[in-house]
Amino acid sequence: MSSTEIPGSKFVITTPIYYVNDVPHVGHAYATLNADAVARWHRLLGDDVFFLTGTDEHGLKIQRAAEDGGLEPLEHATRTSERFASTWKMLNISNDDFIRTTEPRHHQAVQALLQKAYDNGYIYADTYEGDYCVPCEAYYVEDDLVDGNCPIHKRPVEHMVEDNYFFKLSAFTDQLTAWLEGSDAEGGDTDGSGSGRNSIRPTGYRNEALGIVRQGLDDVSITRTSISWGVPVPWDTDHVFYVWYDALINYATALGFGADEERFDEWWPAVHHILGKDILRFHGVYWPAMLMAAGIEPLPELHVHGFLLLGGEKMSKTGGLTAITPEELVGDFGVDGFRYAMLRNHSFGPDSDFSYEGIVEAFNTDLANTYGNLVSRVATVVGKKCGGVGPAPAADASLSAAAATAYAEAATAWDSVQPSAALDATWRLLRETNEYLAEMEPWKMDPGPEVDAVMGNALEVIRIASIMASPAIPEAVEVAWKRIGLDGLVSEQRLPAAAGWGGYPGGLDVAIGDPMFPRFKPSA
RNA sequence: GGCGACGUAGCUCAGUUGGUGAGAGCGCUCGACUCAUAAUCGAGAGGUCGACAGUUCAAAUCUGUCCGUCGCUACCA
Repeated sequence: MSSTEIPGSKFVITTPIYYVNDVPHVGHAYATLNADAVARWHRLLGDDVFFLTGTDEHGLKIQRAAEDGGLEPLEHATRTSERFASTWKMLNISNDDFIRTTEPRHHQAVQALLQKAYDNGYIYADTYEGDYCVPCEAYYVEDDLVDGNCPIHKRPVEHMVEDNYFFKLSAFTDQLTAWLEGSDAEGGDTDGSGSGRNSIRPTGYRNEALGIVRQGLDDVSITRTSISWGVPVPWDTDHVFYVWYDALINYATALGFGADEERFDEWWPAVHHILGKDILRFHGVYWPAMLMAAGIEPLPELHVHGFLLLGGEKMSKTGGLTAITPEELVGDFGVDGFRYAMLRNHSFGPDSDFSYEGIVEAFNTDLANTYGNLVSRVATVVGKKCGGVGPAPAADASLSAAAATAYAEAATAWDSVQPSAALDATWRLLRETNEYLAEMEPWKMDPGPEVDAVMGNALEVIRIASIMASPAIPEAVEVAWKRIGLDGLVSEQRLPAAAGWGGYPGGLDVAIGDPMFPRFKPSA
């Protein structure tokens, strides 16, 4: 997002809607956690946030999977959809809505949006004939086939002839190029004056989308007659929309498209999509073109992340993606431990290595040793030297400058959807505080103003850093908040004011509690 | 095949528009401290920034070639 966001403004963030063909795994969790953390940060800024996630439930794959299991498609979809919903609940995901593409509101919105595109002349009827792979739900040309089989599934394709409706994607080449080139990157909206919304970030992915457009866009088939498990085409009910073109529209559905235009118009300009690089083509090319065809502006901002790798390979290829579940990791590290490790260990954008050891390291180093231990040692010293009452920070503390720097860096990072960088800045502040304590050695001082100033400063950092860390570890920071005697909730704090030095009032009871994050020792 | 990404200390990674002696965390060695969750703090060892060539007063940072790894190529984050 650009720096044009002003406090109190609308902010919409979405995850992809997950296909119910697959059960929730760490890859889904990764995308959803990033969106959640960004949503939480914007709530702290006082923005009016709408955070959307959900499930994608149509298509032949689902229809057949349901049949195989002896279920109705909706029943099958509901079961998996509920697993996603419960996984997000377990991970403390703060979504404001959970959309299912099988809901009436979505069917309505899909029909309304594509009817507009149809009315605008961007959808036409034609016949499609070709070799179709059912699991892929895609046609293949002969060159793509391997020994007559689908190159992905290694199984025979089925020859099919279909009357399809086509979307005139080719008509949007210039507009898409303009959108992609006109955004951000070098020399875009650098002054924050307003007009500049970015198209796709990080910019490498923007270039990739540009490359797709430059390679030439063919019109795409967007309907099927061979199946019934989908959204009916309003002007020709023998057809249903192909699952992707129905799925993308969920983002519009949830904001009231076709049902509550006032609400839609109010929220739509603030949309930010989180997505993985594998679906860049759909979000960075097809979706914007569909919006153009329906006359919807402006286009959303896209934030594209890479893959979690296992031993250098995509987790879904190694089988590692489903071998280790979010439930297991939460069992070992707690909700916040898992959340923190996922956000801290993987910079948003590039592919990055996922490992259990990496989670252990993030948990022990950052949560147990740096943050948790700081809270413990400060509480103990306040107990011994300040009678258990937390003093106010000193006005001229050296730490105040460090806190201001850390906040500025973290704010910038959160604003550009870089949770790992934001947490890095936050933890640097905590480490500086540990250094500060080692230097001041308050435990050697006699009770008095000097000790009070040192401990007040340390408490103040705990207060500020807890707010800054809250998008990642929302439960733990509330514990720390209460322990240092503060009222209310971290989530009720409003930035940037709450990050200002001097917010810890002093005179509060500081409690010595159990370690917040007991060091994790891998069981033998 | 086409398009793209990546290759920086043992490990995982940062390194805006090319410019002070190349960084962080972890791990390792040594030391300090003992308020704290065997934690914390300090010092140190360790890299010809994949290779080669080029542009430049100056390149990890730009260009080209090559090597290696990986991804996408109509639908698994």
